[in-house]
Amino acid sequence: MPFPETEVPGRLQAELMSRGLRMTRQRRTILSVVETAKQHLDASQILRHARKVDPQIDRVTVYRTLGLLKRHGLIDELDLMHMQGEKHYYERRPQRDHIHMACLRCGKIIEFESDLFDRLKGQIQRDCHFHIVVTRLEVGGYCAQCRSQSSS
Amino acid sequence: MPFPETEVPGRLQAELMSRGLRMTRQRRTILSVVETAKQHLDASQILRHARKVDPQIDRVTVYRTLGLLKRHGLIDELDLMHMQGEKHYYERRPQRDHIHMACLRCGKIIEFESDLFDRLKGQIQRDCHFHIVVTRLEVGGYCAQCRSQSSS
DNA sequence: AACTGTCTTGAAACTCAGTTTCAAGTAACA
DNA sequence: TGTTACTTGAAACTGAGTTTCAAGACAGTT
Repeated sequence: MPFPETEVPGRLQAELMSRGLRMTRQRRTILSVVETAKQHLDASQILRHARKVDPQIDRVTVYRTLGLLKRHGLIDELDLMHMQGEKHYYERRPQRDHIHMACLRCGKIIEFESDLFDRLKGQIQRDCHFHIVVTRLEVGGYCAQCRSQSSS
Repeated sequence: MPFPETEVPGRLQAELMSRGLRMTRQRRTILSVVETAKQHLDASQILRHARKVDPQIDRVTVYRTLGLLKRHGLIDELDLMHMQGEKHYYERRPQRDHIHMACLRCGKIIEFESDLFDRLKGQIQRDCHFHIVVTRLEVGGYCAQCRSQSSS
């Protein structure tokens, strides 16, 4: 992910173990794939990466592990404006929420943190008496490069 | 939808026709279902409603018409935090964007307009030189009622 | 009002992401 | 080392959405 990774590797594993969850070879592999990903991966990409380490790992195990991480709030599920099919993408839950911008022309994903976004979440909690567990702000449009290019 | 509908019925149809698109019996039916919906409907619910008027209408026609409306920016597609399966929900594109809050306990969907949200979009366009076409802000959490109830 | 070209429809078959089931395997604890 | 409950893999399944293509129909023209 574009944002600097200040977290120690193995953080997801430590989190799951501190919650009393069983640590298997397959889970360790999948967690490390998610943790070291350089971009947003979908389930089948995570499977592919995991199989480089452990070739007989199955896709159900990937789905089950992603479900586990989601339920524990350790990863976030993204749609990225469903630009190609209906698959979901995953990223480790960041310290601070950010916005995902998807360029409808080149497909690039830009991440953006904003005080206004933090304040908006505060307003929602206060004005609506709504306890926020997870937020997802996705924006589709055209990035600076694509705007300045006339064609191709 | 909770927000007051100040638009005239038939607006979607007029919009499509003004764009030179062919108006068929099936499209008219589907447009009126979307336009008069009292809550967010998914494709199969739209099909069910449309079949009350035109029993031999097919689900592919619903999907194709929803695709058409999306491409023309006349409706927005929502995930509503994928609370039940991976289906999508639709609503006529409003004059002013709003936030969808989904209660993870009772399933209620709350809509909320906010100046801060409008300002955030302005900031994104300015600071990131990103031309926004569509936004989707979905929030999952617990609504006021569910928070105040201790159980069930 | 009939003609005609193009767009739209319906039905079936298909794709793809994700889930369920259940027997076999294994982590963690005694 | 043994036990037990949890996890895994493989196959079958589900459900949303798409593709294909022949038949149908909208809308402009004569």
